[in-house]
Amino acid sequence: MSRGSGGTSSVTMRDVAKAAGVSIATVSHVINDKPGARIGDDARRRVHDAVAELGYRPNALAKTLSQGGSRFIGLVADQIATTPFAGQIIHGAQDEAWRHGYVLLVANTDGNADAENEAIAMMLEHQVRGILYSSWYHREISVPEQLELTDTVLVDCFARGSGLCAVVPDEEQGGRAATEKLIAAGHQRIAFINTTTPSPAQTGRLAGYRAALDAAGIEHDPSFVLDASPEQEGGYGAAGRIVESGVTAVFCHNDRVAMGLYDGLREHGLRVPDDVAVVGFDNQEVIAAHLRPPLTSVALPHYDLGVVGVRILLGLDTADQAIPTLVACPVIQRQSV
Amino acid sequence: MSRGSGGTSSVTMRDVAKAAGVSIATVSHVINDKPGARIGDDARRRVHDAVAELGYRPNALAKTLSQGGSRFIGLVADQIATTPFAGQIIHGAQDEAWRHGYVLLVANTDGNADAENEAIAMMLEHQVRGILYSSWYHREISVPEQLELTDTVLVDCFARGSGLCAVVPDEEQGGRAATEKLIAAGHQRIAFINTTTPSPAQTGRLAGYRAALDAAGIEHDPSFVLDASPEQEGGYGAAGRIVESGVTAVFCHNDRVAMGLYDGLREHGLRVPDDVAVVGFDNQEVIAAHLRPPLTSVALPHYDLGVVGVRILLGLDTADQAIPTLVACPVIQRQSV
DNA sequence: CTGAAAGCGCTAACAA
DNA sequence: TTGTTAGCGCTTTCAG
Repeated sequence: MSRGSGGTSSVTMRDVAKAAGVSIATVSHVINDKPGARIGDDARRRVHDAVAELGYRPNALAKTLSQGGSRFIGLVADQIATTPFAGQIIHGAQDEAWRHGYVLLVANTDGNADAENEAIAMMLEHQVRGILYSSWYHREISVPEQLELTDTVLVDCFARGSGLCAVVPDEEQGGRAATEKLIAAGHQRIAFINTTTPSPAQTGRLAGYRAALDAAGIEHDPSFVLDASPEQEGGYGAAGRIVESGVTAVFCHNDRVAMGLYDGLREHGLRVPDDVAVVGFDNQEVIAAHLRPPLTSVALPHYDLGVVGVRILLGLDTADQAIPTLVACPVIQRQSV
Repeated sequence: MSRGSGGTSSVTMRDVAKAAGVSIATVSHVINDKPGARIGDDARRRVHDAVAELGYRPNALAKTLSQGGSRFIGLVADQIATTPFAGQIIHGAQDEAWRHGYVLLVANTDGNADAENEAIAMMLEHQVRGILYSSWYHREISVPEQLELTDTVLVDCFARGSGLCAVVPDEEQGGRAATEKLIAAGHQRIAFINTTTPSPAQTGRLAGYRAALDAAGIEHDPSFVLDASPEQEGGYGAAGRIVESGVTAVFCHNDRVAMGLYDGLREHGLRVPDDVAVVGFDNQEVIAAHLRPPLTSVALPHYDLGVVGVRILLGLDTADQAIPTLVACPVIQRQSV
């Protein structure tokens, strides 16, 4: 701790007014640089001096109370601890909110409905301008009722028919970009290890894979599309089938699968990227950047999801309530292709 | 968005009072269950009914204004995006804050001094009860001046002579626990791959390693302590030296090093844990849980750092200002030992 | 048991 | 150009 004034910064506008020998209204005017009010240079200077001397700091809460609308934006997240993903959403949301004079109120709910309701209630009581409701992975959710009580935008999740705007990653474009990267490197026999978990990622990335193949005039070989659990184990287990299939490149549903695949491939005596090129998805730094060779991967735009979420909430960007707003997933090039 | 009342929830205490046919003070009393005030059962019920019917929601900001101290705790973080670590600090801080009726105001500064000052200023203006100043990895920092203006506790960092309380992981205990785990498994020839980066982790974990050896009466072999860059590459590069040293177990400075070591060991034809046992540090889920075999690792208690930080800030726990409060690092057992 | 009134720190007309 | 005044929504004495 420290000298801690403990909260209320004690020195108020009235103190400043007194010290500067002006009225409290004048202080308000010069502090906020009110356009309408013309203040004498002299008074203005005295106020500034007093502010500096007293260490005056406006009370944002009081300001909010008298002005009406608050400067808070609530962000409720189901998971902020497990992965860096949610952290990036917070980061993006916070940066953008800040840029517009807003402050983030964060709540973690662990996916627990009670915590969620409590969190939303608390935000409502703090008069948030609106709420960003986020998930740490892209999926369809059902919206807590309370959310209807304020402006809400869904981040990295969506709820059909809820009438709420949603911002999600463009899985299809990402899958397509990954595949195109492989095609551009000269590959024609390209496998896709998809996840066994039903999700927008599952269908979207597959669609993107197919679209890229179509666009390049490459025939689909259904045996090139495998399913595996979306983890290291899945990728490792798929290695045998990959080798048999005779492909020269594989697009993995995510980086963890790619990591497992690396291991499996190595055991089969194959080298990346010489024998088989690999592209991952998620761009999990800790994995992708440090595998040998470093893994080319498609990044999920979590930071941007946060940014766009705030922009939509604030009405800075317009969004369709019927269909989620898509944010592009960029390819991060490393050495596995 | 939605039906969005857009912020001010419009229905106020006065409305409730009117609807219930009582005075505004009475409403306040029943809503807050004020002990001193005895309210007639009848009036009480009418108020509750009115609240329910009107969907009244107290305005936390107004309450704060009139009561004095606010219910905010500020958390300024240098990085919330890069790793899950900061996310866990936020999570722990949020849970504990919540438990005591506080709400977290989060700001990310990217280590940028301007952003930092702006963040702190904003928090001060919001009358935060205090500020948690956190780093995403354990280190000594210099404290921004502004922090002196309020109660502050340092989380996962410290500043000697600042007079501020700090909460950090107990690196030494962690290093010791890791080594003991290896000793308990019957190992005597135990290497430690330390980082080349000066830090509390570097000295603390080494001290713990030595302490464990001492306690077990195992002689130190200086050649068993290696240095490597704290990443996969470092661990991979150290494999050769490990093999030559003839140790049967190695404690790695972190999980990434262990991951690299796994690869190097495999290339030398050695298997984990049969030929050499490995323990990591950091317990980075995405790595540790999914290597083959899964890696036993020491966890950094980020969640608890957040919790304890809040407790100290709120005066629930007492802490020494001179020396950082240590939080234990638990061993997470998997299959690499 | 309940209500009237003052005040938290600030803003915003409206006077002067 | 500046000061007065009335709130913002709520808590809190202090009367009735």
